Amino acid sequence: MGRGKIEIKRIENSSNRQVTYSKRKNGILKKAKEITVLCDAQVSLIIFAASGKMHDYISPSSTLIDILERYHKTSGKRLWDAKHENLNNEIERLKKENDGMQVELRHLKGDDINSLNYKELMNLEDALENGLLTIRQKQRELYRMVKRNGKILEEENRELNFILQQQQRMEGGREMDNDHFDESGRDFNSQMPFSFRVQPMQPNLHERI
Amino acid sequence: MGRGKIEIKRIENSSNRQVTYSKRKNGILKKAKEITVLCDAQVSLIIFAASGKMHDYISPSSTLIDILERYHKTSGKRLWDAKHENLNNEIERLKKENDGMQVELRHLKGDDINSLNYKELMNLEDALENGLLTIRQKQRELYRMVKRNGKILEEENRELNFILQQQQRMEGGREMDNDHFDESGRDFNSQMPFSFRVQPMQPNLHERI
DNA sequence: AGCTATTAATAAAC
DNA sequence: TGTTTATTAATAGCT
Repeated sequence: MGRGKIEIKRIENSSNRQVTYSKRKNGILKKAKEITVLCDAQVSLIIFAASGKMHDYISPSSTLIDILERYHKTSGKRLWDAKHENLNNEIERLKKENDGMQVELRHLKGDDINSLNYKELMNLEDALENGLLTIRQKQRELYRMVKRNGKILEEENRELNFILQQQQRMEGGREMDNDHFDESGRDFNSQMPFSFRVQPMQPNLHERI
Repeated sequence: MGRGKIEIKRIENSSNRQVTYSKRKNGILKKAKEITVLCDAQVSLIIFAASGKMHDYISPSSTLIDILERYHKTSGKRLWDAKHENLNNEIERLKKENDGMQVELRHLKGDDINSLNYKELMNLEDALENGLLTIRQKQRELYRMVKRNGKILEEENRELNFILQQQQRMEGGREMDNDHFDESGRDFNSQMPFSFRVQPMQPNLHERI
């Protein structure tokens, strides 16, 4: 029904396909409305374009849920039962996983260990010792970082004091403009050994102390 | 599109209505199939006649459940009942609980502790030390039980040897019947101090060693 | 159920 | 995306 007959097979030309989709989608929606009115029918029509866009029509005398309920009763086909079962299975799985971890956690904290045999106790001990080792190592590492940070701050302080002294000395002698001040700062840096220069603080270190 | 134009309003003549329903229903189903093939669309079409008879078409590349799922996501409209939602909430809750415990477990085992601050590391250390203490205490307890069990077995052995010796001595003198043997056993028990009598072994102890 | 006059839908072109 | 138009497809009323 157009300028030419077309075969019912996928339209290869993408833009033609899109145009045809749009027209026919409107056509079907119209037909669905018409049969609803003309014949007291109840229609649920959901169309997804390949693009993902959705269009739907549900007869106004009803709701999609009602129609699906009737569909369920009439066809006997399971709709949400299957989904339902899946959800229940998922819950069971998660609960088991939960219980297992809970037991493991309690064991690691020394609770509920009466039922464990000697070998299991030894394994637990090993795990705990390992954890302790790693954590104490991390603590030492953090401590070193804190200490280093302290040193850096100390040096920074010393430098700032030095600059301040110089500035005060100069201000005592004559009025100073910004250019002179900046140069004196540069001079200071170039005179100091590298390790004494102001270093950027360890980023984010403050969050972890 | 027929011998005469018709208004789009309920067809009052019942048999006409039924005929029209049948014809248009076929028409819509055909259109649904066509748009599916022509345009890569996904269609779910469910039609109920006033009589209750149902007809449906679902694009073969999909299932009704899939389409409803997409409908749910796209439109945001709730299809699943409250129960369904409760299940989903339960799953979310369990997943969160799971994740939390998983993190805690990993921390206790010394994994993924880079993000922890000093206080958290100290707490972890305390927990691990506590666990270790409790577990080592339990190990000592078990060891003591094993040792005590050994002692009991030793004593049991001694008693049995004693009985055996008595029996052999009697057999060396004369033929003996069961009554005499039983009496001699009782005699032995009544002569021994209470703590030396055969005690039942620690129940289930063997399973825990 | 078929038939067919007629209307409705739509493919191609703009 | 919207309109137009030639053509095909759907179908209302009849048998």
